[in-house]
Amino acid sequence: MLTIGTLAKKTGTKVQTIRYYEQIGLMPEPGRTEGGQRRYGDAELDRLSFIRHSRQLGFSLDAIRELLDLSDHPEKSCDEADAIARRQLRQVEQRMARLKALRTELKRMVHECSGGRTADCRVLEVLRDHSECLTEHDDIGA
Amino acid sequence: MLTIGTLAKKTGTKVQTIRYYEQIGLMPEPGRTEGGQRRYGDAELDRLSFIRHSRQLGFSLDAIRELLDLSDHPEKSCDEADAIARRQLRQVEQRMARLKALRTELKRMVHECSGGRTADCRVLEVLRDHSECLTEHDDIGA
DNA sequence: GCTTGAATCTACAGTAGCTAGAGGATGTAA
DNA sequence: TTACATCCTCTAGCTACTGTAGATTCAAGC
Repeated sequence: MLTIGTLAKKTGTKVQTIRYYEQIGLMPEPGRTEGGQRRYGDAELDRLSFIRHSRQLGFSLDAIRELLDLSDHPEKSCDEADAIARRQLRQVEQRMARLKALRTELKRMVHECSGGRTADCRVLEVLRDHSECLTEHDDIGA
Repeated sequence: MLTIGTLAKKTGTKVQTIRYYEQIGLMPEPGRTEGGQRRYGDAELDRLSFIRHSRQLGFSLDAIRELLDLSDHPEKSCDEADAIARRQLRQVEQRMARLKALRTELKRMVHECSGGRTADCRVLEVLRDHSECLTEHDDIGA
């Protein structure tokens, strides 16, 4: 039986985060000691590892909820899990493309900085001037 | 004189967002009509454009605050603005490297999916198994 | 001058995914 | 038994917005 702290260490999660996952129903309510402290078993360790690994791959908590549900029903078709993963892959690729454009513009800004007074600063000038900008108007999203 | 709605359209910002920027002190309190509606001039248009462009490049509101401050003092040295931009560039590069690793793993997951039952699903299996994972334990950050 | 309808106002709540702190109870080793 | 790390609940805070409710204002058309 693991305390919440041990579980936290084993999975690289903060204690608060585990309680948060319980609160939103992503982790089940565990057993308790007489004094009311949580005690976890291997099933919970596996589940939390799954969650954390998925988070590291950028899946949203909602997506993880779906994946966990699929994982709980081995007789279901694999298609859904595959679709979720593909969606995630598309998102990652979109973000990469976006970051690439940002990097280009940032590099341009930085390399052209003369090192003088801010009055002549290329960094600020580029930020002021939208016209030679590659990025679109909407969807700032991280 | 521009209404808040016109300013919003011109800069690709939501009206609420402009009011939010005012609330946190990023935009100045504008003049008002007798009835209490906000009216903006060109200075505000420029400032908001600067903010939005910076946001599109991924700068945090705090960083933008610094940049605006520098921009307001043309006699200051350019070094600081350059440092902020370089910091941002580093962040973008880190994120890209991270996304690249994620993409690799996601691709592996997706390509190996057999299309059968979830019991044999590679996607779920990979998420369950942390051992062959490239990503580190901490810093999930977007 | 009057009406209509779009735009604006304030204030507050909600989003994701946690994180931090207060103030008190519990568990365990010496 | 005592010390002290860890645990408990509850609440508030973070970033950067977004959405809603209900009331008011503005500008155009008649």
